[in-house]
Amino acid sequence: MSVRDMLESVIKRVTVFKNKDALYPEFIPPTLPHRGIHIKQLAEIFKSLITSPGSMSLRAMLVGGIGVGKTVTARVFGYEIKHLAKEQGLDLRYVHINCHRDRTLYEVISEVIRQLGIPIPLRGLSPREMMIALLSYIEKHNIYVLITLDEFDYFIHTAGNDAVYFLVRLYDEYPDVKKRLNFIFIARDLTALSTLDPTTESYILKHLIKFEPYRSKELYDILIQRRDLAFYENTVSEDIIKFIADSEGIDKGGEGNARSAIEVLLLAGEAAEHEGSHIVLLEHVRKALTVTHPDIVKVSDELNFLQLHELLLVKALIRTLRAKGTSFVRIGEVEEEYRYICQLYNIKPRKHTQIYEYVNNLKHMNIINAKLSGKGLRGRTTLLSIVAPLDALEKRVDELIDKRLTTERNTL
DNA sequence: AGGTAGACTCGTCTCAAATT
DNA sequence: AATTTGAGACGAGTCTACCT
Repeated sequence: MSVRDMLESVIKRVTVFKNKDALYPEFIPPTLPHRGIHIKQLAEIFKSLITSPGSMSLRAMLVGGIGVGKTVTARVFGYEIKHLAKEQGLDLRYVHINCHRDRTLYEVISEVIRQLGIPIPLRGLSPREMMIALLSYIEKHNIYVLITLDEFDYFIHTAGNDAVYFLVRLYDEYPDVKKRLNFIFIARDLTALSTLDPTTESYILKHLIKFEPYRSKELYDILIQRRDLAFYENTVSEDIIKFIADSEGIDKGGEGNARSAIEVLLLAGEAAEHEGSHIVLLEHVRKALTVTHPDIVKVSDELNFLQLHELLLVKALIRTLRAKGTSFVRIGEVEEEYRYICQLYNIKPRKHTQIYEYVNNLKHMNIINAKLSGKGLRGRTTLLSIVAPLDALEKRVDELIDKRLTTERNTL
């Protein structure tokens, strides 16, 4: 293949992406599925910012794990309230600071000033002096500011108690001045706060909003939204989205992390593109999952400890999954395939009860996923799936089956 | 450890009666 | 005539008790 050919093949390659940006972590979606209450709570806390601006300095604390929508909620809220204020003739600015990057008091304040575009020299002033300059500037120009301190834990750690105290109790010294700075703090958990002195802590915790990990149903809605934004129509089916949502949802054993769910969708799309496929297939998702969740690789280790019949069952599951091309297959189908495979190997198949035991075992070892059928299926059944890439897994399973069979013959 | 039988449970499916 | 509703059929795991 000539260089030219290679270039062409890359350029002309079919793409499934309409707008990849919608899958990057920085992307701010137009709406926030399942975060409505949090926005409402924020609105409740900050409403006097609009109704009686300057009467008090408002603060809220957002707490939750990774990828549960804290940052994006703050951003969207900031954007909206800024525009709402504007309609009221109020100059309210929103500033988002990532304390992971700016983790000292000096860095935070200068970043605030920079983002506001205020002409204050950033060098040669102490944080305190900068703050005073900032306050007098916004007083002069009648500006209000909502500052989000994202990853506040870092700030607490490196900047320490005094810095937090300074920020939080800023207005204590000047009770009569208009309160123009308002804060949203974002942290993963509240442990970092315990290093603060109790009064400062209670000051911050006045308004606490908790973010719970996403359930798979919620992730589904989020992923559908992103899919519609990022992919061409009919390139990613609902089944695919469901599969990702189920493997990441907190209620299905995942982490409830939307960020990684979206990343899986991105990587799956890239895998499809890489293979020149015009649609995203389950196999692409499985590949993506192994990249984002290296612990899946661990699964292949655990295979070593399985008994022969469990291996055969895994193989049966792999084959039915592949034959069906769906994310889940019914236990009955797998059992049938299992019996067929046993026949091939000339082994006596185990009966139903035992199969059921195996399935439970495999489930507990996290080698396969199992869930009870809900709506849409006649009767009650257990649906089985595998997260790991099928091809690689089957190869491994085959090896192990052969090994078991030979050792068994030798012992006989 | 593996198997059998049978009762149990749940949720969909079907179809017809009831309702609008 | 069209839609809604609900009882019972039915499918398919699940559980239990007991056997080999």
